[in-house]
Amino acid sequence: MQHRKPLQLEAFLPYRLSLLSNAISGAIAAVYGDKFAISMPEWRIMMILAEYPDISADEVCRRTKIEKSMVSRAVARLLKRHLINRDMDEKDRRRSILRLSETGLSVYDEVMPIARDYEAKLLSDLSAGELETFNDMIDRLMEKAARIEY
Amino acid sequence: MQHRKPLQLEAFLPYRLSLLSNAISGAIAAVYGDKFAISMPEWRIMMILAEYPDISADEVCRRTKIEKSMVSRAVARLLKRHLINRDMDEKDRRRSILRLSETGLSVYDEVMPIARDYEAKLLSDLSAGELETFNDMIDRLMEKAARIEY
DNA sequence: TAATATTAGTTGTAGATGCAACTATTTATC
DNA sequence: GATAAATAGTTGCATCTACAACTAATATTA
Repeated sequence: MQHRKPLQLEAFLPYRLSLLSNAISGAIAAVYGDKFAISMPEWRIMMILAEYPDISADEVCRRTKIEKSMVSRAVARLLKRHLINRDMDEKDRRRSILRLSETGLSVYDEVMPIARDYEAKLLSDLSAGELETFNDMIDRLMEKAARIEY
Repeated sequence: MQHRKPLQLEAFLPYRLSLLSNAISGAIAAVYGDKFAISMPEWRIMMILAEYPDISADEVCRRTKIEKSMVSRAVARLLKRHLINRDMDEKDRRRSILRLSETGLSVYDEVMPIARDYEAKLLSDLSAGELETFNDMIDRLMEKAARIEY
């Protein structure tokens, strides 16, 4: 029998979340992508380094959840464009110490307000309470998703 | 001045949604990926064809929001594995008519309950009202995201 | 009905992505 | 302290992805 009915794709939470996530991330990526030719992983690394200067690539991985080979290549690109600086840890010579360069900071300071503004516009129709509820549900679903085993 | 503070990556909605979406989609993708070596776009196409048999590749694009070259290649793979059938529209010979094959349906009928079950488990801690609120917010954010211009 | 535009689908290609293997260094164990 | 295990980071590679150019068929316009 063809034509399965319930749980259509359009009502399927994973699909809905994927669409929303892509729409939002894509809109912001268009800003830094068009203006500065920065990719999404590159931008996330810059955000983390703005918040936590002088951390290692490994800690960038942990904080961004970006896979280490991607971080390695993104760091290489950011270095080549002088958007970040890298020192080596004296005490552990495997370990790098990354931070935004002056240029990187200025790029960050130009892009970030736009990202912030986008987020603010996006959320402008939600009341403070609704936003809190929404964030809370995201946290709970994240927790739950991490626990479900198959 | 290094160390920018507010709106850390971890609190940034696009990032949070992206993590949640990847966690959920990834968990389900692991099911059909491991069991049947089906990719995410392939699975989404199968879901749409289960719901709407005998639609064209173009309509698959519209309904899944998957880019047409991906649909084309995914359809080719699904055809080669006999998971779907394709006829050509008599009235418009550019147009294909796609539907799940018997095998495709049986795969769908095996995977779908697991996906459903996963979704149910994921949402089991939310009350009916909370779920409705959550879905409503996703809809509103989708709408809003589509309207914001830059 | 001839010329043009639009639409459906395919294919070329460059770049992104993620796993696994690798090197170099440090830590743990005997 | 020598050997084994673990860790940080890089690189090879196969696959995925998306844009754009392309082919073929249909629709539109004159």
